[in-house]
Amino acid sequence: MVKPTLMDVAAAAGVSYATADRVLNRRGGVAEKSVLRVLAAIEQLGYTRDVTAANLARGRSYNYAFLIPAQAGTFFGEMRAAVKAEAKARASQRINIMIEEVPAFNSDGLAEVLESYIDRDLSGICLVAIDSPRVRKAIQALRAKDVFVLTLVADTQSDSRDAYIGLDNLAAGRTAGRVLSLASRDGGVVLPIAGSLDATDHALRFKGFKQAITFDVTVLPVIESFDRPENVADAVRSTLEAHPNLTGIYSIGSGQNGLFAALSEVQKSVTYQRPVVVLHDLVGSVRTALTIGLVDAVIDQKPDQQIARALDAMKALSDGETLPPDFGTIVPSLYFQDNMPPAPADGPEKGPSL
Amino acid sequence: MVKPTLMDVAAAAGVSYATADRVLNRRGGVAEKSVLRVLAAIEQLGYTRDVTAANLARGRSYNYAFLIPAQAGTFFGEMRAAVKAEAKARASQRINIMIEEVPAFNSDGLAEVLESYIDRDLSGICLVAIDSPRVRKAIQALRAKDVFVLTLVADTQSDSRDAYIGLDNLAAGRTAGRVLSLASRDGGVVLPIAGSLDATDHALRFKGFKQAITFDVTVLPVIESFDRPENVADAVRSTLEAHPNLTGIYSIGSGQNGLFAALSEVQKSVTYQRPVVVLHDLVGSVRTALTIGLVDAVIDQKPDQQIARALDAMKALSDGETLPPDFGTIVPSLYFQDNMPPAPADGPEKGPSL
DNA sequence: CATTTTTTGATAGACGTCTATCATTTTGAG
DNA sequence: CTCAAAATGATAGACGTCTATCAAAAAATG
Repeated sequence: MVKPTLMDVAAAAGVSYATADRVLNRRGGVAEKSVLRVLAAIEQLGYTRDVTAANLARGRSYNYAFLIPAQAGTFFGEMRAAVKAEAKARASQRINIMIEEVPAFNSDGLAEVLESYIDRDLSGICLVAIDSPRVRKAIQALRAKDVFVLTLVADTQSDSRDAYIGLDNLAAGRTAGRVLSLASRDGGVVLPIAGSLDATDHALRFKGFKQAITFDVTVLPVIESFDRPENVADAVRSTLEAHPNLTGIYSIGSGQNGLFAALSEVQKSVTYQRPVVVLHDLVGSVRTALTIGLVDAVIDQKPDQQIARALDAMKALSDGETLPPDFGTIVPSLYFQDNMPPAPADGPEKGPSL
Repeated sequence: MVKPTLMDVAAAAGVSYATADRVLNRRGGVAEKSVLRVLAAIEQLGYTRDVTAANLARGRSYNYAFLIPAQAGTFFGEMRAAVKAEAKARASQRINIMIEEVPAFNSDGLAEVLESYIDRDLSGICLVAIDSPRVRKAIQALRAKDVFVLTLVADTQSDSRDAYIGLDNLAAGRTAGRVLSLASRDGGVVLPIAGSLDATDHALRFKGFKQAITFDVTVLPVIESFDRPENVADAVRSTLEAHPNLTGIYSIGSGQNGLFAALSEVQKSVTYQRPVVVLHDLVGSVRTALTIGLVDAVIDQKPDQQIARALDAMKALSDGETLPPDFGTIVPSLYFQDNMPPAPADGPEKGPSL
């Protein structure tokens, strides 16, 4: 009942360990019939290689790097924390993870860091892509050196990386639309605020949003805030003035502080019911706003899950597996005050025990 | 830059490998000052034990068992599939997982299976608890043999098992209440249907539901269906007759087919807007109902995540770690048509390659 | 049949750790 | 200082696999 070893396989196949090993590791120079017998034995015994022992013998360890934009207090902050947590958790399994801060919104800065990684002994690298010729070239150079390249959150051209892990933005937008439609069942007016529709993620969210809006709900023209809090606040204020009957707001991008400011003004004057507010990413201030009921629903892209998924993907690729088609698709989560996950804490402590 | 080994630690501490080992594994018989030097070296080098090598040397493997109720086509079916998937994925890491079917709703049947596991060499066992003296006794017997016992989905007394992994039912109910409140903003009438309020999970969901309902929404008396489809169908039909203005239905338990039957009748007669329907567990027929728009929102308890969590918990316990307080709490997920996760498929194939 | 080529067997040393044993050194008590 | 007790060092064999090497056997070639 114990797990069979390659020795057992060899014995069952009636060959030597060496031959079984040659088959398993495709070293060649084995007669057809022996190959078959070994494979049959593997099949019959249900043998699976003990990967940990194999890695030990090979002296192999997995080195991965994560390039996370330096942008404090945002979604990327959570992401960094998640990477750190995973790094700690997997340290004892021969998985080494490096975290590097890269300047935000700066393709040359990103490219520079990428280029600096070309000669480190890496198995995989994970980055939030900013498309530019230089970045693309750096990625190609890495892949040419057998480094797996995954994009996270933001993608490049799909043929220039090995996988993309990121939110299904269309689904996210549709979810937002669904919530606001439900909340405006007898007709209503809703306001979408995006950062910029030139950003593909925002554009996709907006598209999904419109898809899910039911016919009797009016969607006001989308406002582009360029993620500046003042712009968001102004937009909300002036819209509320023009449409006192506003039933919903969908904040597609960032600049949430402006949103909160404008909303708390409304909350004080109780003359009308405040619109239902849906926004993105359950981070710091958003969490607070949801808790105190300043906003109603948050669509989250689960940074921790994305990191875990990315690592699983890189490990699988390193082990020569292929990823299922939509492995990287992150389904948006919808959180109310009521089903908010606990704020991320540090993982379980462990001493150097047993 | 390579990962330090215990040899390196010993060298840095100026002691022999044997002494370093004695400290690391708490074998005793080491002078205080040596202990300190070794610990300092561990700290300074950032040494972490290579657990895989340690397990290899110890000949240790983790044997876990999952007892899943035999109930085809339900939530537990998904759960079984998830266990199978995890079993495959972790087979190469010295983790062996056995799945056993146990009769549903049968405490003696469960106890019998538990008793039969007393002499197998297990590190942990995971079960959907049905409380009974015999079951409790069997659990105690297992724990006395250093088997970790986790309850899944349904709990026993909290002091008689090592951890409970399960849905936060109160949060689930609140989430449902929130959705129906949102959808009934200008007042409305909602109907809760439970299986039985004697079941703690249903009672908790109902409690949370009432908490989250806003003041201007009327909650009809809860109907207990005992999870029989006919009862559910009858309840829905008669309530719709009595309250043509019904705005929402919350189906707390099972018997969903009756719900679907009654709803599709309503859908045909388009005289009024059908109530918003919230129910539990994204399985088979529920998935279909959500896709075609027969129901609006599904609260899911993520069986796959529960299994993964349970395994992580058992592994952590086996490794002598302690679990953070609410490690087992599963936050309910809310799915609309728009953010439904893909149906569970089989994991990535891998040959006996490299 | 002799010779080359292909296939197989046997085995050693490594990977990082565990466990155990035995010898040696250091320490503390009397 | 003596002697026992405590602490330390050195080392070997194991875990399951990888890689490499050398010799032996089997098969194919002429």
